[in-house]
Amino acid sequence: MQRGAVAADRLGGGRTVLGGETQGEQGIARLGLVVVDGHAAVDVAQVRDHPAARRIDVGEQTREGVGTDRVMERREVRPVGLGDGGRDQQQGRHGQQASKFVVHSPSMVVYKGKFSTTKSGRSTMTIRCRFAPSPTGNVHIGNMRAAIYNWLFARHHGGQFLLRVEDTDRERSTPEAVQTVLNAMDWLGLTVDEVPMYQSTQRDAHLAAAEQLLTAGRAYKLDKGGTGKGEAILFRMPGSDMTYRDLIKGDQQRPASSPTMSDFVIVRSDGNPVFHLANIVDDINQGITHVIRGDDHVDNTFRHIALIQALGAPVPTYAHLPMIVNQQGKPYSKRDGAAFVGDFQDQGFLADALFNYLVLLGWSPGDDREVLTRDELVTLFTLDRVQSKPAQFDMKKFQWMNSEYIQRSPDAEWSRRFRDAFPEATDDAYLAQVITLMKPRVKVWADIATAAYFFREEFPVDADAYAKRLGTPEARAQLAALTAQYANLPSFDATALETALRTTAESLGLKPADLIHPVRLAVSGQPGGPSLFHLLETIGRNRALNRLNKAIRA
RNA sequence: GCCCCCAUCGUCUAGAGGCCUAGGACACCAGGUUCUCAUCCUGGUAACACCGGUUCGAAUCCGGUUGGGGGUGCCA
Repeated sequence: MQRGAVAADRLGGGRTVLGGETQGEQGIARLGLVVVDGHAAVDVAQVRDHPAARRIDVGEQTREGVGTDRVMERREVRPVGLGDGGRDQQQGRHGQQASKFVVHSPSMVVYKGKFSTTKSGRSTMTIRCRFAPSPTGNVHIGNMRAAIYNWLFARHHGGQFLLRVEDTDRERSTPEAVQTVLNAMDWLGLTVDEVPMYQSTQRDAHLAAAEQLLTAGRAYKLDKGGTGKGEAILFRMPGSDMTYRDLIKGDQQRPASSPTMSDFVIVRSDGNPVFHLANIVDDINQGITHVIRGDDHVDNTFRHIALIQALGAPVPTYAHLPMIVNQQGKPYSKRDGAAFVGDFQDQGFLADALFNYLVLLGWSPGDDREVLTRDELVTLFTLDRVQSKPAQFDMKKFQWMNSEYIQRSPDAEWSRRFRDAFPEATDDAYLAQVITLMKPRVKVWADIATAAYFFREEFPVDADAYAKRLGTPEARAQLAALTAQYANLPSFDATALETALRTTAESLGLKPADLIHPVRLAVSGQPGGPSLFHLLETIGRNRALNRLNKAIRA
């Protein structure tokens, strides 16, 4: 038995990942297994993405020991392609040494597995992901979710997250449109690890790749469709069946006869490179190891892999995300509501809330947690838990998520928001009291505006409610009786205010509520709001009496 | 048309053959707390698309049906 570093991570649901590097004569191997409630079970899906043991593939597998109370699984596991993206690491190429591991979990369950080792000691592959938006002036939430998943994946694995601006459409790719992308990423805290690449600067590289393919006989010139526009350059597909493993959608395959496997244009007759060519050349040059993008690219992936192979470059790993849809199951668009990152920003939603919600739209940590910090998301995020079906954007749930983040905002943020809304708020102690009263009533920051009566004599008045509670001479007379009591209170505090109101109500033959509502309207103009007596105490005797007297005279 | 993918409460999801009488969250409904609104607490309605097969046992595996979605450009 060999020894090596072992890391344990709790996955939730009673599962723990044990993973680690194991050093043997042949080099370093990685393994991983999952212990469920003390029972060992190799869990390829969970382990594949685990930093301690990625890219593990299943060989033969057996299941045994289905007992009445215990389930034990034993599978043979073969790590594939450690350190090189998996492309050129074929079994048998490096020394493969079968070894056995015996792991003693608390209940003495034994796992035995075979694994091969890589020859090189340099077995850590640095993961490099990218977000490659085409700047159109808006950033759709579906695209942003893809960016978020890329970012999380990179951060989870300690890799790099890059930005590539696919700005070859000169019409739409204005500086402003590019800035919109940058702003959206900045707002959401999607930090990048290298200076952004602008695709328009890579034209020479794209065309050079086309030349290389032409020279190698993998591309040819043709006036496709006999348009008379001249000759375009077409890529010659391999003519054999293709398969690839998608980290989200699983194994994908196309027979050579499939329509997606036919030759396609890579350079237009006007000399401009087509998306497919530009995209993969840039991916190669940026050293992208993992491509995480929308699932409208699944079919393109076969073309991209063929192109990359024809250029002799390593093929990245792919993961395709389903799209975000509306209530009709159609792609979520502007007409379905806020669809662009800027919309959410403009409407005062919190970036962290949108980030959290978007992550949860099609992914879950596997347990019941939903409100998660950035750090927790980085730790928990794995692609194998990403749903492979479209998800509907639920504004109600997002609003709930946003309110959760508002309630958790630090005191300083609350103060800042109030000061922005009310420059009159200069007294820190007073502001703190107001915030205490208003906090549970703020669902979106804009709700702060309803607290105007704490700071100004000019505040919105609900005319209907006012007329209902203070529209009659009797009501104003009753209010006057109470006001007289309030004017003489030794201490203008909540307890005294409440006692005085209740005794006054009793002496007038009224229920407390019959006085409470008119007072509230008189001092705040609103039918609802914080505890009335605390509200009165906070605004103080002078302001309270002034407003009450004004209401009485009206 | 052809190629491909998907299918659990209204919505987001948990679920990897027995822990499922299917769990959580949002939404909704009903109670409670309360001076109103909000918060908060308690409870409730609500789903394995359908039909077959495999198995002692299926939400889970297989096949088919239906339904949805994506792709099918000298767009990206």
